Amino acid sequence: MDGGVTRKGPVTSSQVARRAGVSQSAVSRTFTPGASISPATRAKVLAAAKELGYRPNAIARSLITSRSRIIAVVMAYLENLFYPDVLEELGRRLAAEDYHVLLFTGFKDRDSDPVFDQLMQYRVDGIILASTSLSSDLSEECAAAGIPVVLFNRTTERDAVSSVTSENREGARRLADFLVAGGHKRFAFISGLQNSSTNRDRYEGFRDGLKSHGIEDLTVQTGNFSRSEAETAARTILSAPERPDAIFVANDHMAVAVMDVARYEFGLSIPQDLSIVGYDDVGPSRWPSYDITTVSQPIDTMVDAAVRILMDQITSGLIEPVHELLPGELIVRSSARKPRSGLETVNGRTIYRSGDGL
Amino acid sequence: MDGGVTRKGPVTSSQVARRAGVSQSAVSRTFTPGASISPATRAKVLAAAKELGYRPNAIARSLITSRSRIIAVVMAYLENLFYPDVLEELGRRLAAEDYHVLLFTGFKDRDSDPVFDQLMQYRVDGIILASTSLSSDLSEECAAAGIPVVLFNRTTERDAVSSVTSENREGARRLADFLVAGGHKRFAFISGLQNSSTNRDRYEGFRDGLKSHGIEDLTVQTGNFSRSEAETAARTILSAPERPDAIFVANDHMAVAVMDVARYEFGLSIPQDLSIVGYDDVGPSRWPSYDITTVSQPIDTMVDAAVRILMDQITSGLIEPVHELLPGELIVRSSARKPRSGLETVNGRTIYRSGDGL
DNA sequence: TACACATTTGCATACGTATGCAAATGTCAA
DNA sequence: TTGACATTTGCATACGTATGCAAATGTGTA
Repeated sequence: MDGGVTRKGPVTSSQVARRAGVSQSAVSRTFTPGASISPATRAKVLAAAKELGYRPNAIARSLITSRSRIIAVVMAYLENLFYPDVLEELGRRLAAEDYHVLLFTGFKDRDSDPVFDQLMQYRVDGIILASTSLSSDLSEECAAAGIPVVLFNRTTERDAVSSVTSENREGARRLADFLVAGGHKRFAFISGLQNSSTNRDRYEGFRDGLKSHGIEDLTVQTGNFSRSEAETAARTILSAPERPDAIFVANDHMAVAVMDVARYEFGLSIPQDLSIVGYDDVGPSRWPSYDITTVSQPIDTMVDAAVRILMDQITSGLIEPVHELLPGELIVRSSARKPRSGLETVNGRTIYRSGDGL
Repeated sequence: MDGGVTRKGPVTSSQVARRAGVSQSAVSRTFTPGASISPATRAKVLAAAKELGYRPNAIARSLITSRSRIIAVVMAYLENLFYPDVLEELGRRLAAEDYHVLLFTGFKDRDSDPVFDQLMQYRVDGIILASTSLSSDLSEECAAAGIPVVLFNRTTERDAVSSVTSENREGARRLADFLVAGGHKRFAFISGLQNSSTNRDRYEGFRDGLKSHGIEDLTVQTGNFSRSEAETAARTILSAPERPDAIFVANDHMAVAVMDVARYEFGLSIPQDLSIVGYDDVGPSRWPSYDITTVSQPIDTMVDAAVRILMDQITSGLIEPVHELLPGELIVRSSARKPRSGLETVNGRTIYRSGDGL
């Protein structure tokens, strides 16, 4: 049934070579783009390869070229839909470059050391770190090992390693402008992880934005980017005697939870009794039940930048940290009272650009 | 600064050997569990390894052992939160077994052929197929290549390849019982992908369940497991002159969209005007805004089973298809009118078990 | 001390591919 | 037909590790 071929594991290039009556080198060259091979032998090899069902062994190839064509993607958790979205786009973009994704997920952020070990063992060609709270040692360690690293949606103080983020500070400042213009008086902020740069930027941008309108008071509670902690934070804030009339939640993932608490536990109407704004423009913020006013992060562009940075560093061999900072838009929906002016409609979306110079 | 060590790529076992004053074999044995090595030399090697920052090269090891310790996970899209949840759990379980995840995502289901090529090239030790509509050839092809394959949340007619699913037919039948017991009269079904076994089972279970109560009428529209198509389907169904009073949506991902359409486009109250039930018990179904009555899929148990099947087949070397069929629970929430009796509370959740024998 | 035996060690080789180098073949003009 | 040159081919080797085998060392008994 097998045509007499003794089935023992996958077919090797030598077997194909014998079948085609050429050398193993010829087979290798057939599958190496740009190698020196004549059309005639190439055809012979391809025929034999097809006949035997040959596929080059990527492992063996990696050993020789010291290029695995594998990119490690580290995402501690996928609960926030933002990350699956990123992951999917990463899969697409990297596949287009003929790279593959080795995914590290489902672990607590603190035990990242074993993760680092695995990364190194597989000799990945590059690393994308999209976990918010990874010990920043990890990134430095990788960089020190000479592997290109890109922090995704996160930066680090020491700029030894590249990063791709969106203009969180500017976006948050614009949200402050928007809320103030909408006539809000009492503000609260539900924060993400304290030690994440993203959270810090969003907080400071919002705080500074309010300040520039002469507003110093800002109630802050911690949500740690987690749904349940955000719920707790919301309960605390909404139980206070002087309840705020606007809450900025550090990301949409938490904002959804906060809206549910406000509506179903406190019986509040949004945005009549309370305005809520978020960040990311992730799936559920577009659903009619939430319809959240938020700042979008340009996932496609960000992924694009991250992949490009990696490819550049891999091919050039020199690792010079790049910091890409991409713009987002304030998308106006119905979870917050709107200002009378300043709204524009672009591509069917209503957006808000603060009166910068005003 | 480097202590005179010429930095040229990662450290090899030979370098460690020289440093420790032993043979390369000794180094290898130090890092091979169960190998014959004395505590003394082992210590010497470990010291030298630490000093040089040595990590075994998994690529080279794979070449020799013909075990990559990599499992390919194929998930065409991650829009439905069910899949990220599965992915995260898979990451956890496989890491515990010292395996890693090579993720294939972000591609249209039809062009799975290149995916297959990549799989083969990396000599993955096993494959988990969680894409609903992959050409079933793919699985067969992998199986033919002697690589253990597990279909996740999906089966195939020809049982050449293993699968892990939950009792979709039984769950859907129970939903029918539940809705009938709740006094509903006119039923609709919004289906997933026509050619997926999961969709077929849920449809047939629901249909048969209704039949056993003497109900033959069932309006069917196609949603293809996509949010936007589900919206369209919902519009069609809800615009009909004789609007149904109960809709079973083939998964929660679509059910959420259907609820939004019903409420915000048709102004219906749920469950007063219309009952909606779904399947999967995925994140948003637990959110207060939706609070969907649904059948849970036991993700942890399913992942567990899938990993166990792969590990068994990898270690034993013989690939005998296994079909694991795990039970779910009908979780009663507020998106559908409830029957007067038959509800139980277990671990704080209200569940419904149809009067089987009655 | 001498012996039998168990444990540890190093040598040599294999895994499947890529690639520098020299030999072989093809191409073209004189 | 010959020579100069470009293209193609095969040989041999290297990548970094694991492992069978034989040599070397350690352990215990008589």
